[in-house]
Amino acid sequence: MSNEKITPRSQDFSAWYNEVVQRAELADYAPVRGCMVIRPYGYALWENVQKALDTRFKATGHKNAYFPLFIPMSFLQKEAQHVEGFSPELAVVTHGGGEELAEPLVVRPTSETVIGYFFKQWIHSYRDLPLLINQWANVVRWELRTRLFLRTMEFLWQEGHTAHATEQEAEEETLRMLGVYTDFAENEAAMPVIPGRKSESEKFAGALRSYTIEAMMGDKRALQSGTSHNLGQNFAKAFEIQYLDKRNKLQHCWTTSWGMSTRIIGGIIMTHGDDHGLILPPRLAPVQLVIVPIYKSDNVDDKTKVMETVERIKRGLPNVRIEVDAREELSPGWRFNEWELRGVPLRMEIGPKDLQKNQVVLARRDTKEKAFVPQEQLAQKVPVLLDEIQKNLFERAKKFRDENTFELGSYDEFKKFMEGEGSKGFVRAYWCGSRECEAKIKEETKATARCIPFDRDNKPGKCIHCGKDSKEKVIFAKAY
RNA sequence: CGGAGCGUAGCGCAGUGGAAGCGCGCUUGGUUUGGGACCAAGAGGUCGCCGGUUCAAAUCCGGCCGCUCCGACCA
Repeated sequence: MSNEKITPRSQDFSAWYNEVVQRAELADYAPVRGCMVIRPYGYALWENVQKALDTRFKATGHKNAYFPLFIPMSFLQKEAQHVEGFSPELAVVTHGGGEELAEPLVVRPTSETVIGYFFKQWIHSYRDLPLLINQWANVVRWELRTRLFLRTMEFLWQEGHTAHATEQEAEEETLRMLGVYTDFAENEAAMPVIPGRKSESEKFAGALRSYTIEAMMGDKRALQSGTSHNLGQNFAKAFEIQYLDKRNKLQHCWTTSWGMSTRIIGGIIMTHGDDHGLILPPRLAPVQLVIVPIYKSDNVDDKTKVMETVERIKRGLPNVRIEVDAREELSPGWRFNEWELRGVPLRMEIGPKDLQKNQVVLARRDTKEKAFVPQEQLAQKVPVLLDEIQKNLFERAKKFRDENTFELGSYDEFKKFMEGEGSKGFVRAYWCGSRECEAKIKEETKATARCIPFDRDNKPGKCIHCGKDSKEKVIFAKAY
């Protein structure tokens, strides 16, 4: 581990991100280009993400299952838009057991097709509906430009797949799960997000409508943090997912799919981190409180007393994820810096001086404030502080986003705003809805229509690009 | 996949044709410990890979691979 300071965010956000990911031991580069190793600390974070999401999926009636990694190429080809959208990024297996395969196998880029195949077999009657399935899996998309967590060729995610009797039920499900993502992002990851609908050109390949939650990162770029799709009857028709309704009439189902991936970890890093490194939201942090005992190792008396107190404090906080860093070969200062780099929300320092006063030092990672706290108050105070940190992270990220979201009067202003390498933030602007205007804006400014937010005034206006009447206000931004 | 930059010890780097180095980290011993401690002795390298030029290549030439950034494409 290098002793050097990390690159400041303001100097080079990308370099900062890469250094934080590796030095906080979240992930490493794999020998294969574009792939990554998720290290134990990063994986523990992912496991907490999984727990928080999985609980919500179960609470909304979904059941977990697992579908195969390999999908026959012909499955992908059954839905025209789907194959068109995904074919450039498919990994295809052509050989197995030393023989060329009769039909190439696709390594799943997503599982709509193979799950559709099974939905056809499992659904016969309206009584089988709704069918609510989720799977936790890895998927592969052949990416040309990769970044740890944000875009890797293989990534971990969950993909929900559901089938419904009516369009309305499918739409409700699609929005319900977007709501789950919003709730997760804001209340667990402390990431304020803008839920909304994707434009036609940004929607999922094969979907009727796509919804997204968009978040603003520390460099003011947008990150698509979760998506939910109403697939209409496209996949139901391609895979003949049909049911007999109450009047004994054969109907195609309406299906949905929705996903959140390890990319969210990148989002957490880029939303909260600072020049000292990572800052993890307490609810997801693998370690919520790190205790750094301080003593001279040759003073056995001090050492014993400090460690006894540490153990007692630990026992008094059974619901807090605690790590005790008693490495004697490292100075306290070194350990402070290390756990700050790794984003632990709360640090406790405890040494001989504290023992005399029956206190400890508590240091918050988010504000860097230090305070003396009587030991008998810890059981009450630590959970409160963790909640406060959780809340503060959300509030300050929200403030940052709102302060960097603008409404601009003219396209000239818009163009000027988007000029240059970096991003200056989000722009809320009217857009007529045409593919041409969207493409032009992208071409001329590098900004894309991130989403059409649900939360918007419905006053009509004029398209920022062509000036035509428009009802829809859109978030434009440069995105990851 | 196009443009640019970079590949030398775990990390950061120096080394422009003639003995592979520095700082940090690592190991051992000792002294230390409230914001990245100190002393001493050690370990650690096919200089990204392959080929070429040369008496001699980390260094020059060609090809390839990887990483980073910028574009085109995407969770």
